[in-house]
Amino acid sequence: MTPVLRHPPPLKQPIYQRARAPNADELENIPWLHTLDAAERKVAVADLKVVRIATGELLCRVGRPVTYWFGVIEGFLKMNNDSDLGVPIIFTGLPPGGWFGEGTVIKREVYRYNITAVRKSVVAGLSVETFHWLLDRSIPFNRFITQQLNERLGQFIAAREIDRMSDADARVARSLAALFHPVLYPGVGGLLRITQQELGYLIGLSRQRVNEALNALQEHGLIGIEYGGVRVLDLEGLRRHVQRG
DNA sequence: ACATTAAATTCGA
DNA sequence: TCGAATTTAATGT
Repeated sequence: MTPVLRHPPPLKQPIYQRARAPNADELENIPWLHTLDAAERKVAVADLKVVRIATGELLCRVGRPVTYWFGVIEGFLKMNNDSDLGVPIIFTGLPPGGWFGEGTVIKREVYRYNITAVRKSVVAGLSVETFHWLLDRSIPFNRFITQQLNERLGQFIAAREIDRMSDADARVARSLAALFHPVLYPGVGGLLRITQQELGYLIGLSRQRVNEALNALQEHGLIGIEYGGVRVLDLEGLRRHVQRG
């Protein structure tokens, strides 16, 4: 039976044409902004652009020149680098508060990842010029970036470990812990808005198996399952959760 | 795969 | 603009 294809997505206005200035609420959700002094913040705010991204829409593609440093304000994005080889090599979720691409922005290279919205999201962008301007003068900003890079390194190492684990419950637990990482993703705060379907996609398990694993983790009192999301009750416990009882 | 339930959207005043 | 009705999405098994 030939699969029924969904309608092709309507031709979208390019993302940069849909960008607008951020509102106060959105600025609230940009963690590094609060570390800047008044003058720097003014420059940053003037440069920041915000755009709504529909589910499945591509924010940036491998190989395109870098124009912005991006951060998630709302929603959920995924990052992968599977453009030319069939298998995704790294596959990370980006919850609100997560900023990414600093590595490539610093080197003024081309993007090395595809970033797509797992559901409709609001994304902020800071231009490369302003990024470097801040990098050249603000120590708190540099501190944020350094921390970001360091944490990302830890994420990559953790991702390799998770990939090697055979126990599905443990994989789900560790992946949740990674998504909740408070330093890298300060915006999540207790409740992770992600469906079990999305988690399955992210972790590489069926939705059914994710559901089982989540229920097991709930039994252990590590998380609470909610409609359309997961509440993390014991982040340390999740991180340490290695095998089923 | 299917049944159940929550949320989002539509519609009529 | 309110809320009931309908549709869509998420969950649990």
